[in-house]
Amino acid sequence: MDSPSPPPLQFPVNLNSTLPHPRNSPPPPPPPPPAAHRPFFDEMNFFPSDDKSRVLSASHSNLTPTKLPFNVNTGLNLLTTNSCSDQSMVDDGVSPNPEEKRVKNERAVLQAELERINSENLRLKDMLNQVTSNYQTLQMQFNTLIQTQKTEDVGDPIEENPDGSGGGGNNNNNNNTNISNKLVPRQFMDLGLATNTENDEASMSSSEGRSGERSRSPGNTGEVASSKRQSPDQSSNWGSNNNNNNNKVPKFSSSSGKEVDQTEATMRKARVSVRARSEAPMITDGCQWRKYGQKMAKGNPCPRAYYRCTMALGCPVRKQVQRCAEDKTILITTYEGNHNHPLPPAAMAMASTTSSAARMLLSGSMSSADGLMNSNFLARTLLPCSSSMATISASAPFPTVTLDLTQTPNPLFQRPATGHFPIPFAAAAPPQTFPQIFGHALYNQSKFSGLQMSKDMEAPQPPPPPQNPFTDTLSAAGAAIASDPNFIAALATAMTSLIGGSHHQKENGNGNSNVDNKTSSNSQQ
DNA sequence: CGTGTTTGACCAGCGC
DNA sequence: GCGCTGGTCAAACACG
Repeated sequence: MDSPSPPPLQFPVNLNSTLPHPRNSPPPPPPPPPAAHRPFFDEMNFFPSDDKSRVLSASHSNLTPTKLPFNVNTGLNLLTTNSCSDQSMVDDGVSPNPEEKRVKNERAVLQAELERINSENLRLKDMLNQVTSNYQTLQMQFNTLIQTQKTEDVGDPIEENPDGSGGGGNNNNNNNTNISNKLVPRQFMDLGLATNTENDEASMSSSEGRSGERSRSPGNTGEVASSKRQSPDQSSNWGSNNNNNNNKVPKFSSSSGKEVDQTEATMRKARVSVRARSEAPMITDGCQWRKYGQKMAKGNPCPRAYYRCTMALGCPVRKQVQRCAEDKTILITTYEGNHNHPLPPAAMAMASTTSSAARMLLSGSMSSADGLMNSNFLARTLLPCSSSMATISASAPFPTVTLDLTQTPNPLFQRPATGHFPIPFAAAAPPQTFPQIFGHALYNQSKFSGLQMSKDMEAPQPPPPPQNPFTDTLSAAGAAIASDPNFIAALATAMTSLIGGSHHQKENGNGNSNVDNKTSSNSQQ
């Protein structure tokens, strides 16, 4: 059953930049970043918060370095303005009036300061240019790689499928029911565009907003039902990534006219799983969760807890928390859905990370008519590495990205089960790489706490991936790359908080609201 | 008393 | 059609 897992395709993601410029880009988030949690940003946060948006937009549009320094100069201009009368200082070298002399001294000081700032400004400009050129280089490489993959994948759609049994249905179509050994490809293809999640939220909030309302009507079942079908193995994906997958993909018959609907439903189902070592019942993610269920999952002695976000009424985000069967110190938290409300800074990092990952998954899949290709694209874009910290689950009925934070210290835990493609945040890779993978989502993300999905209907957002061809995804990814510093920052923060959180959660009470504490205290078992 | 958790029951999809 | 499983509901319960 278990098809031999394909060689891990890995996303080299390096949180420790190897670029010439060690400094990371300024943090993105609208709200002032909690410096305490973001050591990464502090270093290079030269720009005021509102400048960041400019940085972002600049990066979206071919990142013109010249625009950035502009902001820096603003300050200088102010100084310059002040020293407009400097000439007078030069004019007469001596002033009989002590007061005047003092003023001149001050001016001299200011001028010196001005020069210093100017030079720094130049230095920053240089840095920016260098970063920009690096970015462009990477983007070119990325595009080249993509094109290469594209050609390859088109010719070899199901190459990932070891047993080839499913080869027949090489597209999304047909693969649905028979997916036992089919891998990633299929999964991706059925995914909808992340950016559209709006639909989900709308539907979910209406149907699930209040528990009482949960409709059992067919209409709703469509949505819910689609999520329901998880093969037993899937539990492994959620909980203990164990293995094998006989994945049964929920009915994604793309061949029918319902394709779109199902796609939407699937979109919602994109999941991001975070594995982290923690003795606490839950990892700190800054959100408020309410536990609505707990079950024993097959293949794992540890119960799986179900939580839904309670930070806003009708927020469709849910998460499952379960300890890894093989190593109970590992806590596996799987997120699903996108928040429909602003998030507190504390929640931003994780939310951004997960939603970005999910949306990247979705957008990647959607952007191409041939999901298989996309899957391969995603999988293969990852360069082979040794350690896997993130995986794209091919086995799960729903596309799942797994961020494995347990391997930071020592990579020993489960290699992604069959069907998982490891996405290592290899230290050797440039930081841009990760964003390339997950960046697409970022594009919209900045608009709302990083999680808010765009209301497509109301706001015609730039990248409507759903309809975009593959190339659009690429360009979107490119754009994302430009803005990726945010993503990196968010990711780094998330990881930092996670890693740190695993050690401190007990004291922190998860850093969440009391709800979390309560939840944690009771949720397990 | 309000809020959140627990837990048994229910539902739906899939395999046999 | 039955059984299994994942996911969710909702009444009962616990807690502050």
